[in-house]
Amino acid sequence: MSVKRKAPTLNDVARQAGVSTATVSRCLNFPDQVTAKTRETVMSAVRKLAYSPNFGARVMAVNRTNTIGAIIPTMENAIFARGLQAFQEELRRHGYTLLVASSSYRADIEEEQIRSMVSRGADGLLLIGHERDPAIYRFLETQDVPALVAWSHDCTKSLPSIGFDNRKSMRALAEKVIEMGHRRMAVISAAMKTNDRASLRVHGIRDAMNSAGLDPAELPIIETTYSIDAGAQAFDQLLAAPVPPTAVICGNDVLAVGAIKQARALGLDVPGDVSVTGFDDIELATIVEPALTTVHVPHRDMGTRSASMLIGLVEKKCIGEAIELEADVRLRGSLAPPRA
Amino acid sequence: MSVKRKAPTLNDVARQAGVSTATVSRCLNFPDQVTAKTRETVMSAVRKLAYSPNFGARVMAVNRTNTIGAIIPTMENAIFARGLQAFQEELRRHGYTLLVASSSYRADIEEEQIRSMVSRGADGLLLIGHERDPAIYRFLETQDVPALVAWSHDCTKSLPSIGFDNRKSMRALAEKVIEMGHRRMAVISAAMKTNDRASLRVHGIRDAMNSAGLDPAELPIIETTYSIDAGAQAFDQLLAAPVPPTAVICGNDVLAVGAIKQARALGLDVPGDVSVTGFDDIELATIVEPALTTVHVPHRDMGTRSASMLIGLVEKKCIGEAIELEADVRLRGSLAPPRA
DNA sequence: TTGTAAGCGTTATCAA
DNA sequence: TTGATAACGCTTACAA
Repeated sequence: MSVKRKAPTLNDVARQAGVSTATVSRCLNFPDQVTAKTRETVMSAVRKLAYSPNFGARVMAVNRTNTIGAIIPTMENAIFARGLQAFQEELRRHGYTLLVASSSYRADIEEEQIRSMVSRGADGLLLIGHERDPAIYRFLETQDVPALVAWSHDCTKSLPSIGFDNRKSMRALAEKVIEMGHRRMAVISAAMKTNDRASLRVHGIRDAMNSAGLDPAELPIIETTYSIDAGAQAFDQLLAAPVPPTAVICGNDVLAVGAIKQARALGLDVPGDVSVTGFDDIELATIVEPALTTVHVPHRDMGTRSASMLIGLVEKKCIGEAIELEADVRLRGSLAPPRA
Repeated sequence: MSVKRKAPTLNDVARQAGVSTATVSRCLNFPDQVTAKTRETVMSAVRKLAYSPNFGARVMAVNRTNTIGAIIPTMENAIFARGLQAFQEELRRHGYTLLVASSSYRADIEEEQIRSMVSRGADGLLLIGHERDPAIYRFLETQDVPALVAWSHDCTKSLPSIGFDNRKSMRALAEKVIEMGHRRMAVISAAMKTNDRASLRVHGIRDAMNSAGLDPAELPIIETTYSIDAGAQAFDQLLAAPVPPTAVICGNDVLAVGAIKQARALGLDVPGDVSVTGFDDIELATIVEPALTTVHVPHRDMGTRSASMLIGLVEKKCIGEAIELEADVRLRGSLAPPRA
């Protein structure tokens, strides 16, 4: 029987206060356009009725929500947490509210969520990575909702973005690995079809191999989901090869931690028996033993600057550009030269 | 200067398709109330214009959003991540969308976000912990927006809730610690004033001390923020005491990991020189060396059941009750008897 | 099956 | 300073 008791409206407040709805509205939005006396009457009516404005109605009237939507692939691990936190803080400073949705790395869910956010009147959108159906970009275009891509820098794409060059950074890391003397490497990556960060990182590894005279075709790659367990399982599989790798390069820290965990379970010493590297430099990286050699991503900086830029786009105060941040290699205990 | 190009409306679609807005609306919401032919015309117009319904307008018309809001204290660490993921999955299964906001453990921000979510038409709200200004509960009451409290069970509160008894669980853990022979314990907790989970957990420790004939007044407690660094710092401080504790009980796993990290830095052996315990049993707990003795919280179960119950409340298909889940102690390497 | 038109709760323009 | 009133874009009786 769903007896939805109606919440008080502007009208109720107006009646209660003996003024017009216009006055109440002004009182709420531009308090100084109203006499102190009326203001008091109105405010006490507001309190008495516990009035709360209807967002939908306001949006319809002003066509502006002061809301930014962010759609991230996952909340389950910390990959995006710190950056998002900084993003939110900066938005708040500018009077914007952040709404977050997570797509579980699924393109269909992400698309649904993009539409949902737009439909809900998000003034702008933060998206992760460039890879998605072009139709969705056209959609955003038509809806005139600016979107900013983060966590990835790619100057060939037209969308404004702020991130680092996944390929270049991973290449730098792979070069270190090779420099140390490793020749038999293997990779644990996220699915590369749908995740441009993942595929760019693998490309970076191949780049490094090429310029070191190694054959990228011989690089074993396991694609899996981003989870510690998945990383552990993949590691197990790689090490079971007839000629196991001396270094396992992981697509991110979560996978790398899984790899280290599994190494421990197999009684292997890291980095004595096998080196392991990650990507992201999340908190986990320095907690695990040995600490992870990884690529440090400027999470907070990226979050803060994404917020400023997106706000600029929303308020048409700046044009979208592709900004590249530096992501540098952090050498830690998990990487060492292979045993002679 | 801010030339906000208008997004296409139902009207535009109707005109494009040569039908009335009512028909378009029906076509979108009840496709089978419309001839196949009209449906096609309309749909192609929809596609052509890249039409996306205006959520605010729809909400105003039907007074229902199929949206659930969740306000969590933090996204920075994994405490709520897994539970929230399960929560979201269950909501999706029932056709609801989840919107998340994070309050950074600040009551004022949380209140702002509650109002914002309500204002945006959230059909129901998921909140963490019972402790907040009673006014906000009255507000939710007036607005007729059901709220469910999770991560905490307290049958003295009237609000529907689904969680575990923080006090009882922590008491069980503290009893284990005492059983092992520890007499000099210390606590690292989150701020207890504003966080009922934190204060209940400390109460649990005191309960255990009382029934073991120890004086709770002698228990050193450091209150700090939930972060690894904060945990490390607090640990440092505790161990600097003239008579340092043999066991440090932490309010959650994140603090405990910080403690272990700092122990390592101080050259102390865990659990040889000092035992450390956590609470939550997040992934981190089994990654750190030694693995954390902690209280296992049924994250996913809690998330899933919260979703069902909240949907039930929203659809007035069930009444709110306070459900208690079990959170049990997991003994791992970080806890051992004190040195003789 | 389709169209007409009222109403949802705001804001903003214009008069008073 | 205040009050009428017309939008805003959608759903849904009710009529055709």
